[in-house]
Amino acid sequence: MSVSYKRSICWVRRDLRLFDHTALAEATYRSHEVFVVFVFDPTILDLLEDRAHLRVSFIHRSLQEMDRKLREQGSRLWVLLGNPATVIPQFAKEIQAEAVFASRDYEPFARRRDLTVQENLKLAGIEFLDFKDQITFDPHELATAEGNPFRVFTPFRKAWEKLFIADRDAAEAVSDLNKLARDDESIDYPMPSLKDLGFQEVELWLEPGEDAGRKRLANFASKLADYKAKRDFPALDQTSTLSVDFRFGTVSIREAIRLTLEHPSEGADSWRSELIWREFYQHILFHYPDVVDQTFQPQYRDIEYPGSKEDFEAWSEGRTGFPIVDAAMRCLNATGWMHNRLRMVVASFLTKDLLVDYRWGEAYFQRKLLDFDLASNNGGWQWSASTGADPQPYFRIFNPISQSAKFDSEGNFIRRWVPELADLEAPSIYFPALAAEFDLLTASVELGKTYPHPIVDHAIQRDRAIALLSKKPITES
DNA sequence: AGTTGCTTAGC
DNA sequence: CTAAGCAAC
Repeated sequence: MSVSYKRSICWVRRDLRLFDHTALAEATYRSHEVFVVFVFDPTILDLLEDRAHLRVSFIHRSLQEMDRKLREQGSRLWVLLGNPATVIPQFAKEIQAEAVFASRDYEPFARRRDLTVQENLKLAGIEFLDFKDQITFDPHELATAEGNPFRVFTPFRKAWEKLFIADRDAAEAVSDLNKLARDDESIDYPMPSLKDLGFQEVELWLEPGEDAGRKRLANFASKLADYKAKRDFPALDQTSTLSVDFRFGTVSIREAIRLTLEHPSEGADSWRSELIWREFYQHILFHYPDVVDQTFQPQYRDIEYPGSKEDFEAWSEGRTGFPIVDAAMRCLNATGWMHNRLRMVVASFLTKDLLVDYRWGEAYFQRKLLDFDLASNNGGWQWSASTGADPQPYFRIFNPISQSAKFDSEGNFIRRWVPELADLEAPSIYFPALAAEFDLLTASVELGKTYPHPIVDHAIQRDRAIALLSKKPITES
């Protein structure tokens, strides 16, 4: 029988939902009264340059929904402003809470923050309990036969599946909503507006909040069977777009895993494998937090990337002269989202064609992506740069033109985001620089005027990339 | 989660 | 001459 607390706090962070929430379920079972609390941390907010920030808007609107749903239960959400290391213990003392419940976070910054919060709570005799919520297995639950962390994806996935079949570890966490604290005017912390926080409301291309997220999941169920066959074609819009919900916890990862079991198919297996990639990178980040600043593979740590600021800017603004790259970057800039196939294409282009340090691209995605997640973003970029855990081999370089032909054969995705090329037919639209003069003329494309000349020669840059990355001996202590 | 260039089979 | 197969990057 677990300890019972009179009052406790469920501190939500990147788990912005009420359904299937492990920490909330645990809190309501082990306490008589639970206060659901969120903290806006100015030290994080101040780092964000863009005051019309997608993720801040998403969080804020998701919190408003949580507050509304909690009020339907006679409770509310308490939103604090300040350094969690100070305001969580302060609030806990104010309401005389005996414990703080939270979902475990695996990012280095979050781990340090939670340790400090835990220490400060301890000084006041308050417990801090964190629970596995955002991944299926915690980093210590999966290890190689030698007891080391997995560094290669396929053995990781096999171990994950084996343990999953043994444990069926995706049960729904049910909360006892009767235990939610009554809305009490004497403990008033009004929800700050976006303006109070120094931000503007932003139009989001997808609806924030738990209800919208679970609707996305339900809609995706009908696409699951075809996922394997269709996922790679950006113009088809057949991916789940649930990365956003896993980032903010508006959908439970367990609910997603359960969906793949309820609708078994090759597509379901393929999508679950993508979810396991996500967990793989969470584990990598936990076990090797240095990947935040440096390459996972030690032989690439002192590489000097010759790429220029000018080329990086052309890439980021979508004017490289390679239509699939430009379409993808303009889509990112306009919506805060990019199809996974295109994330690989543009990352390969930046690191292998432009020979720019992958960290520049990683930082750019961090700024722009609505679904930005440190573990997945770093993992994806290091995969593309060939510097990561189980990376793309350095000699396996995407050709942006053949990627267009394979995955956007009609050119429809390009047409959607690079309207100045809309009248070009495939295959000319893959690479106008090599299109027949007549085709360009009839499509009113003037290279260097209406659409840029290619900023590099792929064949030459490919050789340079292989030369740059093959020099180093592959030795490890 | 690829691309390239060379070899060879088939017409 | 083209397509398919294969090794190397």
